[in-house]
Amino acid sequence: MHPIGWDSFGLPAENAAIKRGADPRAWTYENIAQQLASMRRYACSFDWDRILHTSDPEYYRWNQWIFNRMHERGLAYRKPSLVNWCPSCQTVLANEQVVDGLCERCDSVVTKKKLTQWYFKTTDYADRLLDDMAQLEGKWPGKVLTMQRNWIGRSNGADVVFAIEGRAEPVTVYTTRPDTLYGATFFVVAADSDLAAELASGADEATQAAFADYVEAVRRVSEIDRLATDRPKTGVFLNRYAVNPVNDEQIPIYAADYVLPDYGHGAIMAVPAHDQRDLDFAKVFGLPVQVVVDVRGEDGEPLPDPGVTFEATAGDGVLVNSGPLDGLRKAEAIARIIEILGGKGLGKAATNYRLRDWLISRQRYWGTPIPIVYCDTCGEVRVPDKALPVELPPAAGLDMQPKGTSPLGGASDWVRVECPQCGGPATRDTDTMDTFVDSSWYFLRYTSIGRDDVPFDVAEVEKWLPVDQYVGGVTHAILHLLYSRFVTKVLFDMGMVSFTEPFTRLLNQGMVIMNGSAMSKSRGNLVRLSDQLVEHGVDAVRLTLVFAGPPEDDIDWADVSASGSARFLARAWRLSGDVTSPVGVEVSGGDPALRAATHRTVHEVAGLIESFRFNVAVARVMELVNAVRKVIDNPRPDGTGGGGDPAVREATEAVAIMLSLFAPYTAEDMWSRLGLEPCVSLAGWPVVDEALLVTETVTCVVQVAGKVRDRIEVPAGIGADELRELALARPAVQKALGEKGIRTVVVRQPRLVNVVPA
RNA sequence: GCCCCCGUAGCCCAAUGGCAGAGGCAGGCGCCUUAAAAGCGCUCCAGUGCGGGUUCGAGUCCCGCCGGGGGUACCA
Repeated sequence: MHPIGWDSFGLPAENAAIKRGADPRAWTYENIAQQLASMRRYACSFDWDRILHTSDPEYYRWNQWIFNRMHERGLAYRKPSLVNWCPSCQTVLANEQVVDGLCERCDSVVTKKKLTQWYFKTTDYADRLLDDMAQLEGKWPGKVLTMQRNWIGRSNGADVVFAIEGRAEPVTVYTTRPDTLYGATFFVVAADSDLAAELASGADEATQAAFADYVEAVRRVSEIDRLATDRPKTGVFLNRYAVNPVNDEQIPIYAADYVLPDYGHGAIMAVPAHDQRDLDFAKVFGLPVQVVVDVRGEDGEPLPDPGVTFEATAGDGVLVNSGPLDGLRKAEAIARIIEILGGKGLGKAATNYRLRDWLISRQRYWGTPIPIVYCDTCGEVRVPDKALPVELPPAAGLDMQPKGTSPLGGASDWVRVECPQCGGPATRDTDTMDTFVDSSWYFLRYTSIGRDDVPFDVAEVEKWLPVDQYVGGVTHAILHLLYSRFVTKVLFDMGMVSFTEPFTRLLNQGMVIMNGSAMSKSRGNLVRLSDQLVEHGVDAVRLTLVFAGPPEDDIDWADVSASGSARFLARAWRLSGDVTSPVGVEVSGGDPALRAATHRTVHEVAGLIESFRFNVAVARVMELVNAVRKVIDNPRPDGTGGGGDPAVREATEAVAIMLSLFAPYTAEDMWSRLGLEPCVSLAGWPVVDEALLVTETVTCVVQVAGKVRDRIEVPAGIGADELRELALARPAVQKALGEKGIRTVVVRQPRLVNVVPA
């Protein structure tokens, strides 16, 4: 199955439509029609009966259906949170869509906004998303696996409970280094957390004012600046104290922006001696540095005091100044302190993740409506499955300009509905779903195009999936691939699919670039493939793309030659006109060398194609074409060779079949000129005669001290002893050895002998 | 800063630890042609980024550099 579809909802389509004053729907489908025509020109062999567009109501109703299932399971929920906001797109973004502090789509600087939004609970699946990657090891690019692992960012440590002076409730912090608890000299809460605000409100007026100023300053810092690690540490003392649970020491509480509100508990114990960030902060505020781990350098000498050097010692070592932990190494100390704290109810082992829940609401028009209505009496109510799809209202009459709230809010007739539960007045959710929801399960839908009773036929999915070979750009290393893996696992838990990973093997294909950089309209370095097509033909362009290099590499169009490809195709094509033997001629009498070359090539090319080494496969076919040409042009007196040699027909037919994968038009024409029918694409792969793969004699290289001194033609099945004797008897070997004796002789029959002199 | 990948001929790229070159592009010479193009034939071109190590033998494995690309970076 080789289906094709359009992930046709989303911002690019909507923004382009707004720019042109067009209806996003009309604009999108016109573009799809153009792209489809273009794909057909390129002779893409998709299964044109399995097409889908994610912006079709027949498709997106099932997004809503999946949303409902998530909602039933508590995997879709709303919460107020500080979210990523793109001021240009005027919508929220998922964490994954913020790249270096910039909007993934438009490169605007992302800001923060407190909003109540819909989330999918990806964090519930963090462990499985991480651990199931074992199935993908060796089948996905290691790079992608590493990126996903880092993104999920699991860390092991402990929760530790600190009492707060003047506050009834203690505060829990997460740390990966509970062993350094005795070295905690201050306490930091995230400046933009509720906890910080509360702690500040209990302080004196001057502190409150200072805190308010600081929070305001933090808000103004853009996401880009906040991410700069070399930024000096800032913060404000809250004039409050926490109590270290192991020694009852009072430590001052600061609010700072280097602690994040939504990781761990939004508060930390600061151990400046053994954490560089804490040390940087301590330096700015003149806070004490207490060494509790004796960390040694490579030379075994103790590393210098961090309090002096301001270089934190973060490594392993023996605990000191730490009461019951003294003398233990890091790992032992961690286990021991967790035990001690656990006994007092003041701490326990804990795991944390960098991964956040998936924010799926978007304040935009061109997407899947969220199937929820809000009722004054019933609250948040799911639109029943039988009432799906909740179709998008027509764009006509709506204000499509991004303004921070969904354009759907303007469709008053659409917004006002009856509550599905009580029949009372209710309003629809006016946000639409992130388009990554659309693409997170589309591969399942391909098995069941046209079904209007289920999102997909479970039996068909069982038959076809998981996807054997997925191909996509590395740009989706985290986004699409993580979301698809998540949704697949949810569907697995629902009993709808029997596998936990959607894509068995993954290939990251490269891009076509020009003169070293990505092509772009603004740079004006666009290679117009349509022009190339007119100039050299579809087959030549296709062949150029596969021959240029390994598929995962970028292709610099400046480095390759479509005219060279065209020339090769013409050379191959001419062979078919030079074959004079009839269809079905008995090949056994043909030129044996050419026959061997043909079968060897067919055999090798098959393996190369299966391992995606198309560039090498093409080179092998070129080689064979050259060999056939030689035989055709050199008829021999004994009647072999020339266009009438049956081996020439056999080879040329094989060339046509092999080329049909890359250059279908040329191959079909060759096939027809060879008198064959109906067409090469139905011909099937040539059967390899194993007997022709074995060669009778091979060239054995004879080395003396690793240097090639001679070559011998030997039978392929020659024995080691016989070959050794043969090699040692060679005059060239004797000459190279001279007076020296022989230390040892390495024999790798039948191809190599290496004589090692004494 | 940390992690990963890659450095082979003028260029793109091949080479289960075993003859560094399969294929192509570009260049040169020749044949064909009235001429040119196309085609055909021949040919030039590197010792594999640098320095060590392992091995009978290293482009390939290991260590350290240099260069290029990518990922990631206050996640406690």
